[in-house]
Amino acid sequence: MFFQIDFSNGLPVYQQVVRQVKFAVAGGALQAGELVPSVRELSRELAINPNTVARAFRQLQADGVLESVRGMGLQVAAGAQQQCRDERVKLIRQRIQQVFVEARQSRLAADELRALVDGELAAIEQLEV
Amino acid sequence: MFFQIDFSNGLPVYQQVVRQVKFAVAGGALQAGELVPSVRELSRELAINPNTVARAFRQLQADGVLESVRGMGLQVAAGAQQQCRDERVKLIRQRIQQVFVEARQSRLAADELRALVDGELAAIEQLEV
Amino acid sequence: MFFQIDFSNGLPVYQQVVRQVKFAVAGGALQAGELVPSVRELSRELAINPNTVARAFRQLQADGVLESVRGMGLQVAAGAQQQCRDERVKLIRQRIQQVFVEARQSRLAADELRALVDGELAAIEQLEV
Amino acid sequence: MFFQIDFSNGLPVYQQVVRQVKFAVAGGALQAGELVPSVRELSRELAINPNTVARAFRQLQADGVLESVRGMGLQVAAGAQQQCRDERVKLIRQRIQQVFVEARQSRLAADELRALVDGELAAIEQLEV
DNA sequence: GTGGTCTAGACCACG
DNA sequence: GTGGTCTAGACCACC
Repeated sequence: MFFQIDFSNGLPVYQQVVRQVKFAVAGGALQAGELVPSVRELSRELAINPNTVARAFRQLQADGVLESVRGMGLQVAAGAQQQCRDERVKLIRQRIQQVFVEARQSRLAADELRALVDGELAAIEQLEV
Repeated sequence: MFFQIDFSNGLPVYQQVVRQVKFAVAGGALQAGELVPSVRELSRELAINPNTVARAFRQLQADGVLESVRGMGLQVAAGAQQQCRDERVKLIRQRIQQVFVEARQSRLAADELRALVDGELAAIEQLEV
Repeated sequence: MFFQIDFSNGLPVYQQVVRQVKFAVAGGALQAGELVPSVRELSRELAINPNTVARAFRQLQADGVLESVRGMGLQVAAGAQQQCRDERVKLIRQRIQQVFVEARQSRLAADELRALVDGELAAIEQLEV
Repeated sequence: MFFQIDFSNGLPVYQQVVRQVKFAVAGGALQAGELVPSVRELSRELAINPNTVARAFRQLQADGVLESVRGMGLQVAAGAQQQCRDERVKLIRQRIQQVFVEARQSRLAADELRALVDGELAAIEQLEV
């Protein structure tokens, strides 16, 4: 797998796993019906405890992204790709709204905010090129 | 005081207090040399635990925004206003960067992101008018 | 064969096979002395692991429904039909008891329960017509 | 608390806790806004591992029955009572349907089934008196 | 081999 | 005191 865990980041490890699986599904790296790596395998690969991976997978099942196949493992649910895409956009929109509201609460002027955003947007786009 | 605590918001209460004090200083609502309300008074007013207020004030002292005056309480430090203004911009820039990096990690296309941002920016600006 | 496996149903696959064989015997679809399909044939037909079918057949032998015939395979035991009929009624009675006890534990009122049961009983009878 | 765990019952312990909390909320034994016993307290009382209780509470939060109050504990969410009542009826109806469908699949005659159900219903009602 | 459950004990942030 | 996270190791049923 191509996941990566950032332990210094405050975000709980199991949530990082959840997010990265969802992103992989949204991006098509994990196709519907495909078996995801086993709990033990992924835990070995990421050097984290199997229980932590299991918890992430449990969450993903509750979210309808994965489904269990008895004795075989966990597979990506049908329709999960569209769901993950929608969720991704929704999540990012929320985060953006949150920041903007915060900026407004701090009485940052609208043009200052716009300048900040444009600068960072340009920066991130250059990275992608 | 004019602070307001949002318990349903995941943000720790003491950090909400810290932020709001800093914003008040940045915006000039709290002037350098001015005494802030006592721990007990503020805790009563916001209906939160005195320990929580004390913790926020401890943080504000560590950040150099407040300083203790023997027998009087805590006052806004000299030069705190400029510091809070800088911090505010820096904080918001960080948050924006964070969101953009996250969006990039989720492989959201650059133009999709820009569209999202522009939409939300317009929305927040309309609110301000 | 006319069996059907439901993977999304929590019930273990091998138990589904056991149950369906017993129902077939009870209903007369499988007569005493008749040879059941081989493990390999049935596993191919149901698209399940041969080990799973073998386990189901082992269970059915232990229950006295099937018996092995050297070099021939497995046949339905004499007297299995009556046994399967009795077992069927007993099993369903158990399930009903279980549901009712659960309903009682949840403090559902007796008349509410009776109304629920009558409604569903009417529904299932209409389906059969 | 008045909960009771049955270890010999195949049902996972954490699910038993979830169910009993929901039943308590549905029945009004736990009112909205009320704090439920702490993880440690309940785990001591039921003689089970705190993690197991925590897992049940996590599930109850995901189901919208409990909500966390920072540093204080977990309280019953507003509107949880109605939700738990609906869920209870829906759950039992599902179970009843399941049994009836199973009975039909086993080709049990409709009048045999009705006789079975009436007998067990009478039995359970006598217990309640 | 697979996931699922449970225990035990540790550390953290928060009020 | 509270819940939340993580680790470690055990046992189970199922395929």
